[in-house]
Amino acid sequence: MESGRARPTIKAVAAVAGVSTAAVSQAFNNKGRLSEATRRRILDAAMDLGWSPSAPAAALRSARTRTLALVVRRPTDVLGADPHFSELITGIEGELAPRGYGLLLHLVTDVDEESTLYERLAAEGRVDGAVLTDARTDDPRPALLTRLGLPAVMLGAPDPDAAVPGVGLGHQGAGVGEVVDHLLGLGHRRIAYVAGPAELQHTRLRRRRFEDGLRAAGHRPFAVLHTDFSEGAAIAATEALLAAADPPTAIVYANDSMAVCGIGTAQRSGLRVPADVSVVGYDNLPIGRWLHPRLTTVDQQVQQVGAAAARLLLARCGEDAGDARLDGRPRLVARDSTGPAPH
Amino acid sequence: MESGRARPTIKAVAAVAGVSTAAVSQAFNNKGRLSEATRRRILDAAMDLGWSPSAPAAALRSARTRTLALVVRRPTDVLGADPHFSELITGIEGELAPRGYGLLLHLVTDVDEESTLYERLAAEGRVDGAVLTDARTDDPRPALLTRLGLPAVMLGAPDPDAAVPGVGLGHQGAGVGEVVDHLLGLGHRRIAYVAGPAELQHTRLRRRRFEDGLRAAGHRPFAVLHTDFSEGAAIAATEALLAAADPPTAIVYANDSMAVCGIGTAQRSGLRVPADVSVVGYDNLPIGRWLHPRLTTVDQQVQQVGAAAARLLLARCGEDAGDARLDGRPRLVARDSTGPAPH
DNA sequence: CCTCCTCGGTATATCGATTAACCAATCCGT
DNA sequence: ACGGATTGGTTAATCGATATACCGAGGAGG
Repeated sequence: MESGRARPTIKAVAAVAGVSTAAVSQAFNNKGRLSEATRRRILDAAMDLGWSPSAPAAALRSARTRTLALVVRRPTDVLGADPHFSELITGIEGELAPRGYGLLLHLVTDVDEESTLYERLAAEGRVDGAVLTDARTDDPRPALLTRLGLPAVMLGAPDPDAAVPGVGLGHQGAGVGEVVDHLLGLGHRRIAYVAGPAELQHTRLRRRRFEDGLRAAGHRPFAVLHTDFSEGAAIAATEALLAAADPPTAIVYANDSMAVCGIGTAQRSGLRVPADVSVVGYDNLPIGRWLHPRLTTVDQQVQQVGAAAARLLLARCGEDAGDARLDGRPRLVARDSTGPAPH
Repeated sequence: MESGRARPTIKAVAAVAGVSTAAVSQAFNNKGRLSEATRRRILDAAMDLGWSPSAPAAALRSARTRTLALVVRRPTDVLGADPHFSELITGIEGELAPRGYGLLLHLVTDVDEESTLYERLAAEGRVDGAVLTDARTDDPRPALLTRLGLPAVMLGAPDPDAAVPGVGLGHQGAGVGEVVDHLLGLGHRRIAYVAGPAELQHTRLRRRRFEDGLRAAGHRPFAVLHTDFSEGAAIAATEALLAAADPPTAIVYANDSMAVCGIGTAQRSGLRVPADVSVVGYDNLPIGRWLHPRLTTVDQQVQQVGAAAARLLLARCGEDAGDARLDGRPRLVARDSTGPAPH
């Protein structure tokens, strides 16, 4: 009951190619000095045998696993980061795959669990680096990761003197400026903002952009409400806003999921979107395109951010990863959930 | 510029505990025979030093990586599997984490890429097993994986004589029966089904359930349309159905994303949901709860399926993984997008 | 013609655990 | 009190690659 022949080792390849195992290793790692002819011969032999270097063996000897970690905090019942998730991974994987790197994914529920997880990953030498998501204010993770000697990048505003470089969201909230202009241009003056949890960094950034944008045009926010990204909070915030004596004509939400809740809530209370109230989201989830009305939102190009983060992290792991720069910035996607202000 | 002391090895722990390295290994793997006292002493020493066994070293020697692979096919621009994704991973991770297993995630675009990826993962010895998603008709992967000697489980109908056991969807489509009964009970008689791509296994299963359910009650499907899960196809199918001389009063979609498209399409053409046409989805995506109208759908409990798949795979990897049985079955979640048939 | 360098490789120690084989005490039944 | 288990460990080989040090053969330079 042999389940196929045992996997070939580097020795078999060396034998077939008529060289030493060291030569085989060098051929695969582009190190040492080999003539082009023998390099070819070795590669062909390996191909014939279907051999690839054993990842554990290589990792043990070279102390490099060619694996990166992505830890996602997934608090129960939250409308937040989840959908990014898939796009983010797409962006990251797009950079890892061609270089033969793997992505080790972990889910945790809170920040303590996340920390002990990093400690274990580092102690076990399972990964070469980590992508940190959801930058918080006073985030403990950069210090932890540097203590552990694990290269990392943070998805969030690059903080010049942070222990860990940030990626992509330096212009975070930039799209919110466009949103404000868009709404002002449509004649809206009473504009409310439904924000996320205060401890998330992007919450602060977007909120400030919102307030600054209005102020620059000589207006003031109708209101700014914080939520925990839960369905209930989104609905409650929307109801509170709409119940005001002189309710807002436009509501901007910190993400698309809450915006969808908001549209549903408005519609259920008999209002038309956008005739009575305009709604704007943030994230550009695919679903926004299929809704009625189609959701106006901000595309923050998570996929590119993920790719840039991966490139930066690879570079920090000593890989030659091209340009770590991020191309693209958040941009308004105007669709049907926004329209001229009533009256 | 020392970035902390080098990581401790098993030798250091052995020295501190005053035993041999073999004893340390045994203490961590619950093998061999050690007195409870020394076991404690070793564990304490390890804790003090912050030591965990090096994953690469352990993997090399024991030929077990304690890592499983999940490969997700992510065709561009598809409304399909994506959202499962996050829930599926949650379910899998919930079983892996407590056992110290990791999940290696890869994204591919087509089935060939997926195959060569498995070959590389096997050749490199990077994983102990794999979770296969999206069972297809005449799926080449079970044969491939067995040839590679890589344990695997398939998310899909358990096929008794398949090379790879299936998980969770033996009752796949079971929820569709409930859907049909629900709609019939509401007085609908002209019921259409918008299916997924024919090459996916669950498409066939659900379609059959749909047709059988109607037939059992003495009715016939209004129509069954196949799509490729794209937005365009979902919209086109919906428009075609609604343009019929005597259009259906209810449309059942193979997933929630298409159902949302369908609702949007119907609403844009001036129809009310559910007053003029009822809509049913499949998946129970969170978003369905926030929409207006709230989406009637089928909860197939992807998370439990993921967990069961993980348990089964762990068992096939020689782990003691408890019961691989799946608790829970797909169930109808009746909400507001379905209502009494018009007239 | 001798020396020195470069080219193209090879021999071997090593990464850090696991595991099979082995062994010294202690225990137990008769 | 003695032979055979049992307990509680140890010794040493090994997993499969990588990397450092080394080495022989030509070629160049003087």
